[in-house]
Amino acid sequence: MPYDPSAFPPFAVTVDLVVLTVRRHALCALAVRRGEPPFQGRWALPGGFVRADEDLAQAAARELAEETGLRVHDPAVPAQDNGAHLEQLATYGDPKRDPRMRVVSVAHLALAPDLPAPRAGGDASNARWAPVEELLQQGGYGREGEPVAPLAFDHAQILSDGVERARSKIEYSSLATAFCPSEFTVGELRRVYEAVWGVALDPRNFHRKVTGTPGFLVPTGGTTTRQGGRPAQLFRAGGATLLNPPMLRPEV
Amino acid sequence: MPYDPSAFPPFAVTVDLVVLTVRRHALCALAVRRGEPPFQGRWALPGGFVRADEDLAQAAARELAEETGLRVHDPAVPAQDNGAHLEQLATYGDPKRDPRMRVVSVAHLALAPDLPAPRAGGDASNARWAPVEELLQQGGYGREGEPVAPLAFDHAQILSDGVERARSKIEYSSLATAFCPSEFTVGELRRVYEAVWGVALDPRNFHRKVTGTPGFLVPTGGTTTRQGGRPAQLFRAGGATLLNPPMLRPEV
DNA sequence: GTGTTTATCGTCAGGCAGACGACTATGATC
DNA sequence: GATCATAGTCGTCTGCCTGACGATAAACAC
Repeated sequence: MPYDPSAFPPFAVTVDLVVLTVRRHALCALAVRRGEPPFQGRWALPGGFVRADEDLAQAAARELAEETGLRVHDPAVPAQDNGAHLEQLATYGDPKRDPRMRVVSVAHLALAPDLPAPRAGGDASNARWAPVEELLQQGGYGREGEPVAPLAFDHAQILSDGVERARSKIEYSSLATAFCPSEFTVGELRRVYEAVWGVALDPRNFHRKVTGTPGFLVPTGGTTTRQGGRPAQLFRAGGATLLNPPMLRPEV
Repeated sequence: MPYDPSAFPPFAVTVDLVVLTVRRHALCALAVRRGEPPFQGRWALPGGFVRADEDLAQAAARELAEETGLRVHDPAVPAQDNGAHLEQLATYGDPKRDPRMRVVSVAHLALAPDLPAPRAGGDASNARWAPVEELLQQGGYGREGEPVAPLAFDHAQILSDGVERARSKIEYSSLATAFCPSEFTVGELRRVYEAVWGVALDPRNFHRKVTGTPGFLVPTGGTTTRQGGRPAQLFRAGGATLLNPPMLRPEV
């Protein structure tokens, strides 16, 4: 297959972001409202074109910073505070996924602690955190009974894949701490698991599991009562990234 | 960000394939020799440009068929024989990964049973199955002491990622059966695990695990002595795709 | 037949998870 | 200040699964 610049069609390459966080006991994703066709007025995942001199991960980190102000947590700087976790998710390239032209989108997954408020180019009304179930119920009705339009493009599929990735990945890695502030309690971490998986976990067994896994949590020495009840020990994420044996997601 | 066709740079999009199989107790990958610059004469992963009207998965399946004659196993046809497993692996888009131009490669991972011989456009000398350790030892020496050049482009990274995906995925899925012919024995399946992980497994515990997992293996009723020794029961892959609890990869 | 090879069944101890009881230390309420 | 509600933490018990390994079975080679 000799090299011939005219032998391949040109593509536009974008990055789309599935930015997840846990707010009020629910797994939420960042959505932005589209200002122009196609799908004008509909909600979509944040994203944009990859620039000519940019790596894919760089482009994703740039989009994430533009939309949320978050910086990406650098694994080389373990003590860094409040950095988001960012990883490549999958690539979507159906020829008809964008009616304008051939666009290949490299989707990324970002996990962030609960944030004050989203900003989409400074316009807060065009960006919001929405529970993923709400974004994924295609053409249904929202919590206030208002009709809900499905996400633009194939973003429902991308979001669904991202949520599934997050759900499975917190089983065998310490990634759930990416949803927590830099210092957190065992109970707060448990509520993250409960929100992401949509299940209730036994607080005693959960406590035994996470405190008994070496390298998962390191106590900071402090305590807090911000959740009410007896003061809880504060922890920071330990260096371990893999959980072995994994945290088991309950059946059903 | 209004739509402006001149606002984004054009990319070439390719698919590259990590095709793995198990031959003579070793995990092997398909490599093709490059016939033109850059990296002329060096070994590389098979791949090619995505066509204008083609989905990414279609392009990967087409390349796989061109290089190996393999058809992709369709999950909708469970009884299909000898189909390869194909899944998207990751996307590589470093601006400098191809010196000619900006190329984004959507790598795919294919798992295939042992095949007669590769064919690269009909030229067998330009395609081969090579043990992955041999392909990954950058700039070392092969089994016969001949110098080994590293793979072209970033293909060593892609191959490494694909091997790691395969190694981890057979832990918690029934994907190892994709390396086996349509009917196989427990011992043959065990040798697949041993080759992919590079470890020795206890035959008795392995037998107990795989035969005790519902839906993993379905006995066909037949037996074979093709491995020597006592006749072994023949099995077919069952419908189950997820192994729970997973098959544990031994430490170290 | 004897030895070799591979397959298959059993046994036993240790580790881990689920279920759940008990106790502790706060703030809220009366 | 006593009581209650809330959350956190420590233990216990039982059952399941795994790793280690003994024992038997059924073929082939000589």
